[in-house]
Amino acid sequence: MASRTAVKEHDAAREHDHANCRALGQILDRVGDKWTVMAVGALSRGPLRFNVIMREIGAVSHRMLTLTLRALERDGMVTRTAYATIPPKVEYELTDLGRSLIEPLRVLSGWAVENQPTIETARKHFDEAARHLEGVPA
Amino acid sequence: MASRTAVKEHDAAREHDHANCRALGQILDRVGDKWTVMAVGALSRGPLRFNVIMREIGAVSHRMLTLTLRALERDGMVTRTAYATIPPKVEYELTDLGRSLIEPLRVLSGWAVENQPTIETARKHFDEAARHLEGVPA
DNA sequence: CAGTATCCGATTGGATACTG
DNA sequence: CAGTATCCAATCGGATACTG
Repeated sequence: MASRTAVKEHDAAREHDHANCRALGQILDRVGDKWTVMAVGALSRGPLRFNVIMREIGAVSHRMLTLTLRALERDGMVTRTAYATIPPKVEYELTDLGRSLIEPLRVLSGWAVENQPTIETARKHFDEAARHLEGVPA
Repeated sequence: MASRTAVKEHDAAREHDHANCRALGQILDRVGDKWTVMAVGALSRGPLRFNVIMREIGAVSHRMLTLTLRALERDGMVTRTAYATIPPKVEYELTDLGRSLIEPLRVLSGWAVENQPTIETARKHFDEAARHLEGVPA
């Protein structure tokens, strides 16, 4: 019966991994969009106004930044404070939850920076090999 | 001139952060799609055949799994080994590079699991507040 | 079994113009 | 200045059918 128990434990481990993957998948759905990490990165150094974030990111459209910040606010990652001045002024700031995300992202970012050259090389090899399987060697 | 130097260092730090964000954004573009982390998760316990990965993930379509694995192979994250048997048999396995990605992902996954309840609550609050600003209180 | 091709609906995200 | 609404092209991804 020891083997049966081992199998069950193995299955349990797999279930657990699968659950982790789903949780990870869900946050990647949120954080893996085009602008979220840029916005979090900009806000990581302190509260900023809408247009400042926009300039820091550079290529983002007005509409997408609004949607990105709204989503972050909904998830409790940023606070939005509107001052009823003329012209209006709206400040965004990371919450504790938002700040707690920075470290995990930094880990991933470290991996990205460290391995980008390797990936670049792998892609070149792959693409070249693919080209040789088609037209070029003829 | 000390202040000028300080400003320059601050700018340099910002540039650096921005570069990190772009690197991070690029790998999230690759890893943040619908199926990549699931595939990496399945392969994290050893080499697997195409259909086994497919069953482990569950909801993925045949086409998307092919595309996902092809992209991972192109980036040097998995190897693909085809055996010319009948029926054919193709095994996928994480490379060292692919395995090195697991830890960063696990960190993020840990964050996700730990903070999902908080996020869930924040969303409820936000959605309820939004509903009260429209029709409901009338 | 694994891979490819085609089709098509759904989602994404930019451009633009308007509002308070 | 910040936010919203509309429009539209591009991309994504599932279903299906066919091939070696």
